[in-house]
Amino acid sequence: MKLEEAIKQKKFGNEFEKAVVNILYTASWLEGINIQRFKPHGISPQQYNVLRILRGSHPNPVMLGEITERMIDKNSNATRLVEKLRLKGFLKRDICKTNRRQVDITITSKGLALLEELDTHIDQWQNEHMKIKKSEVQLLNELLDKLRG
Amino acid sequence: MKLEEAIKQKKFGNEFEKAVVNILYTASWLEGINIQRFKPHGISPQQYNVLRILRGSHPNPVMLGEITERMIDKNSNATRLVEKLRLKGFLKRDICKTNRRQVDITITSKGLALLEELDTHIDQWQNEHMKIKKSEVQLLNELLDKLRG
DNA sequence: ACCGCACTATTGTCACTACAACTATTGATT
DNA sequence: AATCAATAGTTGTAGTGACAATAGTGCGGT
Repeated sequence: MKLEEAIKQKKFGNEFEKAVVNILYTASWLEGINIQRFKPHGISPQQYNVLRILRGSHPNPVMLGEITERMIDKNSNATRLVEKLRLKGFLKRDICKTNRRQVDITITSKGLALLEELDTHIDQWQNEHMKIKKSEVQLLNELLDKLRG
Repeated sequence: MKLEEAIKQKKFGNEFEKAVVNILYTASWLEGINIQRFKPHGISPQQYNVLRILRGSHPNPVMLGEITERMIDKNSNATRLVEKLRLKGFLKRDICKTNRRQVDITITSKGLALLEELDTHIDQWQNEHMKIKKSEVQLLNELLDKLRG
C-alpha cells in the first residue's frame, strides 16, 4: 500500500520528509509482524536480536558491551534482556576469568534450536509476502545506507 | 555508514533479511535523532506525530479514532498522548455535540507555533545531513511502498 | 603499593508501549 | 420500548525502554 493511503496523509513537505515517515512507518509495520511471530515462543524482537548476535559468533562467547553495540536498537538494556533469556535457558552467562568486569555470553543448544525454528518461519513468510525483486531489495539496502550518510 | 559496519554483522541470510534489519536499524537511528530534537520542547516523537495530524486538517477537528488510524505507530494510546498535549496547551478536546461518544481534537495556535519552529529545525538538519539526491529518495519511497505489498 | 581514571556491567526510576478489559453512547431489530 | 450489537473512547497492568547513578575491576603513573 502507498504510504499516503496507509496514514491518510495526502501531502508531505518534501520527499525527504516523506522518506522519514515512510521508514518509521515501515519499521513499525515490520515490528508488529515480528512481535506476532515471536510471541508463541515467548520472546520479544529485542531478545531475538540478542540471540542472533550470539549465534553469529558461536561457539565463541560475546561480552555484554558488544551485544549492546551490535543491537539494532542501541538503547536497549542488554543486562536485563540477557537475564530474561538466561532464565528461559536460551543462553549462559559466565564472568570472564581473565577480566572479572566482563561477562561472557554464549548461546545454548536450546537457543540455537529456537532460532532454527524461527528461521524456517521467516523464509516461509518472505516467500508469501515479499513481492519484490531481489535486485530491488539490494537497491533499497544501498539507499538506506546512503541516507544514513 | 554501511549496515554491516553499523551493527558489525558480516553476513546476512539473504538480501530480504538484511533489508528488514536495515529498515529497523535506520528507523531506530531516525527515532534517536527525533527524540533529541523534540526534547528541548518537552514532547515525544509520538506527540509530534499527533500534532502533525491535527495540523493537517486544521481548522477542522479530528476525532480520536482517526488519530489512532493515521499514526505512524498504530499501537500508541491516543487518549493518553492527547491528554498530555492538552495539559501543555497544544490542543483542545471537545466532546462532539451530535455524537457524545466522540471526542473532537483541535490544534491550538500554541501547537501550530511549536510545529512551525520545529519545521525550520528539520529543514536545517536535512540540508546538513541528507547527502542523497532527491531522485534517490523518491526511489526509496517507492521501494518501501512496494516492500509492504 | 597507592591513587585516580577508565572500563564493564548493574540497578533504580519514571515514562511509555502493548494489550486486554471496561464504560458509555448510539443504532438496529423485534 | 427493550434488547442486543456496534461504535468510540478510557482505564488497568505488566512489561519494556530511556537515561542516569552506582558498584566493581583493571591499569598506568608516581
